[in-house]
This record gives sequence, C-alpha cells and structure tokens, in this order.
Amino acid sequence: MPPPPAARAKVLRAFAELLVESGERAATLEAVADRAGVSKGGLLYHFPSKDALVDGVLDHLSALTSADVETMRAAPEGAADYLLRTSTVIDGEFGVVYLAVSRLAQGPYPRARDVLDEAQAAWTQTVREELGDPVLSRAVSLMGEGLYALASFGATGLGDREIDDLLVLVRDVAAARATTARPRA
Amino acid sequence: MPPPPAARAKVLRAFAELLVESGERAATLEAVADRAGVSKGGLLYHFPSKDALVDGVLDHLSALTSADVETMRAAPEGAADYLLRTSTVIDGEFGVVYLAVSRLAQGPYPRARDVLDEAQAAWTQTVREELGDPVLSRAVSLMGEGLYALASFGATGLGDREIDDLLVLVRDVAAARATTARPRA
DNA sequence: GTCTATAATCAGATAGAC
DNA sequence: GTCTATCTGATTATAGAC
Repeated sequence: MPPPPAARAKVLRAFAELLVESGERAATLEAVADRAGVSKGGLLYHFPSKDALVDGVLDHLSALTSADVETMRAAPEGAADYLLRTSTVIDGEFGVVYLAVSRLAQGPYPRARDVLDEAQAAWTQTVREELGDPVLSRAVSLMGEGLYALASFGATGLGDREIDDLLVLVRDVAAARATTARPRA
Repeated sequence: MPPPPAARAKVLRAFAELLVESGERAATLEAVADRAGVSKGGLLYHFPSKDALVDGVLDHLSALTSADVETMRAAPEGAADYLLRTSTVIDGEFGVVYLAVSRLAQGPYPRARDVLDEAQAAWTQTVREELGDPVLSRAVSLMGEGLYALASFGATGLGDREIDDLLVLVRDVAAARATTARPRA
C-alpha cells in the first residue's frame, strides 16, 4: 500500500498535544489545523468531522497500548519498574496520547472510557504476572495512575529519586510477601 | 449577616456536577443555569462572568480542603484509611468539587492547579504524620490520586473489598518498616 | 489532496423590564 | 434578585475553486 499521508499523522499528533496542554475546550478544529500546519479544510479532508478525529486518536491509543504491553512484558528491569517510570513521562508519544484520551473520556465519548479501561486492565495483569501478589499489583497499578494524574495537571511532580524509593519499597514488599513465614530473609 | 442566597450555592453545585459528569465543554452557562433552576441572567447576577464562576468553585474547594484535612487528622480509623476510602467517593460534596477542579486544571486556569497542589501536599503530609515513613506515605497518597482518577472516568472501580486489602497491605508494611530489625513481630 | 469562503449553530455577555 | 431579549464572537461543517 502507498505510504499513509503525513498530514494525517501530524493532525492526530497536534490534536493530542492540544488536548493535553490546553484541555478539551482549546482543541478546536482551527487550533488543531494551525498546529499541524494545514488549513481547516485540509484537516476536514482527512477527518470529515470532529467525531472522526476523536475516533482517530482512540484507535491510535489502542494500537500503542498493545505495543506498550509487549514492551512492558519484555522489559529487563521488570514490569512494575517499567510502569512506574513511564507513568511520569508525559511527553513521549504514548504519554501524550494516553493523557489525551483520558481527557476525552471526561466528555461525551464513551468509547474513550473503554479504551482506557482496557489499558488499565492490561497493565495490572502484566504487573501481576511479575509480582504474583494481586493486592500489591493493584497498588502498583494505582500508583501509576496517580502519577499520570499528577503529571497531567503539572503538579509538583515526583523526580527520579522518589520513583527509585517507591520501587525499592515495592521490591521489598514483594520479597516479604513471597516468603510467607519470615519476611525479608 | 443575612443568610447567603440559596441560588448561589445551587449554581456552584450545578457547575461542579456538570464538569464531573460531562466535562468542561458541556458546562456552559446555559446548562449550569438550567440545572440550578435559574435563568442565564439570574446566574450572571451572582457570577458576573464565567471566570467568576470558576473562581467560585476554586474558593469552595479551598475551604472544603481545610475542613477535610482536619477531619482526616482526627479520624479514628487513621489518616491513610480515611484517605483511601474517601478517594472512591465521588458523589459526596468533596469528591464532586475536587474532581470538578481537577478538570478545570486542564484548561486555562492556573489557579486550579495551585489549589489541587495544596490539597495533595496537605494529604501527603497528614498521612506521613501517621505512618512516619515518607516513601510509604507517598505511595498511599499516589494510590488515593489513582483511585480518584479511575473513579472519575467511571472505570471498573474498586470495591470495598479491594480497598480493605490495600489497607491491610499498608498497615503490614508500616509495621514492618517501624521495627527496623525484625519486621512483623 | 489542500485551499478559501461562507453558512448554521452555539457560547458568553449586556441591557433593561419586573 | 431574577427574568427575557438581544448582540457579538467563536466553532463546526459545507461548497466549490485550484
């Protein structure tokens, strides 16, 4: 097949960035077109309506999530480590698109909620395969979600040091819970 | 002083509910007025502009946060318990207003971010006073934020059972970290 | 495949009656 | 203190040229 038009990808990226940086309200067709470097008419050629544009990012996140879960599963540092560290990265492609969809999920787009729900379930499941303990896995997954939430409104974010500390805690607890009788060897 | 007009409070409540249920875009002056049972003109008497309405919820959250932290500090079940349990309640007054502001924080309202930041800091600090351990306190605080985030887009929420499990985990870890040498008695 | 121009709709805000 | 009516500007979407 012929290479997909570059304009399409640029429009999707611009839409996601605007949603994250300035919110749903600011992500108008005109603003998206401007940032993508096309005209409003040009945008509407690729995405005939705003709903079509929304569907575009939703599909994009679905694809990215599948790839992300594979990477997470294969990560040498482990799934929990991978999850918490990437949950503070909101300027990578995945972070931007994930946060963009979590903004859409607040509006009248029920499918956005479904896509997020699936991502959340896949992460929790993958962490659980690694840690074994379901409660601890849920805790890690919740922390990841909390990190995204904080980062998304530019709160006084956590640095690498703080994430390191959390991961040490998680590993200690995992070890303690694995050896049932006498924790911490 | 005379009793504050009931319409003002009803408008604020309606605005917060609409923000949470349907997003920033749906929370128009007309929609807010309708839900509050007043006309657009009536609304604009109490809040002369949309910015004034936004300032209204922000101030409201500030007041509610101070009260919430006091309640948390005095909670017989403990601060961590109180935080995680109330983080799944998004239909109480505090939950609605907190989530409403976290939505405003995504738009062009820098003060919303400040107010949320303060709430976050106050919670983490209060939990830390109870648990002692700063890393564990941060973990609990992040879980609370994650629970709010999940609840806010109506994800497959966690039930009371799951919260109970998490709290048992937190208490175990707190106990283990308190007795430095030999965890868990 | 991308543009300009424009129609239709909707949001925010003002004026003035009651 | 609350209402109706109205204006202005922004936003989505369409039509048709290039």
